[in-house]
Amino acid sequence: MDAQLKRGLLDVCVLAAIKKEDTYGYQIIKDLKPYLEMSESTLYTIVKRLENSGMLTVRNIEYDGRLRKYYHITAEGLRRLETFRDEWDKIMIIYQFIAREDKK
Amino acid sequence: MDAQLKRGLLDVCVLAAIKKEDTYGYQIIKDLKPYLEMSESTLYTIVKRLENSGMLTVRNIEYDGRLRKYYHITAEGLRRLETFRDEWDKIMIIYQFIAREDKK
DNA sequence: AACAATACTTCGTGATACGATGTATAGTGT
DNA sequence: ACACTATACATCGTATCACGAAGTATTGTT
Repeated sequence: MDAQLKRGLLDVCVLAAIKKEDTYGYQIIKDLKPYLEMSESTLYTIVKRLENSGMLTVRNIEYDGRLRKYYHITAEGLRRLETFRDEWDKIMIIYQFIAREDKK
Repeated sequence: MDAQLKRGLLDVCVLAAIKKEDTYGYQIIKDLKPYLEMSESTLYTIVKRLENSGMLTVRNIEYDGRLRKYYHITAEGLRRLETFRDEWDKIMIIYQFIAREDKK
């Protein structure tokens, strides 16, 4: 998929993935795979950014000898998802403009 | 509008703007204004990039003492627009995922 | 005479996705 | 026993990119 087009979706995809239930990095990547693929380095930079901006909180959990960082969406994060939905109307209008068939 | 979300649309918006008829930079910005705003520096970097990748061709025209660079979309540019349309299905599926209401 | 509009250009910067690489453990195959 | 794959997170460097700022030059307006 087009790299630029992905950009605006990555953050919100991660938020949407943790919205249903608290989950961890590796799992998020697998859950999102059917929709869009992202590398580990990308995912971890994103969650770090989302944490810094208060969209999610992190909890360290020891699972089977391995560390897991469980992410939990905040009220701020939920608002971010709502904003995204609201903005989608504008996106669709732009899409209509791009995809229109001009009858000359 | 969200900066990241814009990114994937800018290139194709410019292509869509010149698709109907050959036009020039300043005019493109005005035509796109109802859909999305972009600065001149942004527009000119984009057309330069589109030119380098063979999506459009440029023609210098002297108009009323002022220089105008008219842009013309190429077959490659038209294909780019088709690809974008094709990719939109994937985008919509991702949107559905993000905007879905999870009934727990 | 000053300012806004038209029209294009160049420079520097900050944001960002991602490949490459690394650490560490558990499980599977041969 | 050894190799490999999967799980899980971390860090570094790089390339791409949008955009503000500032500049050049002409025409039209106040």
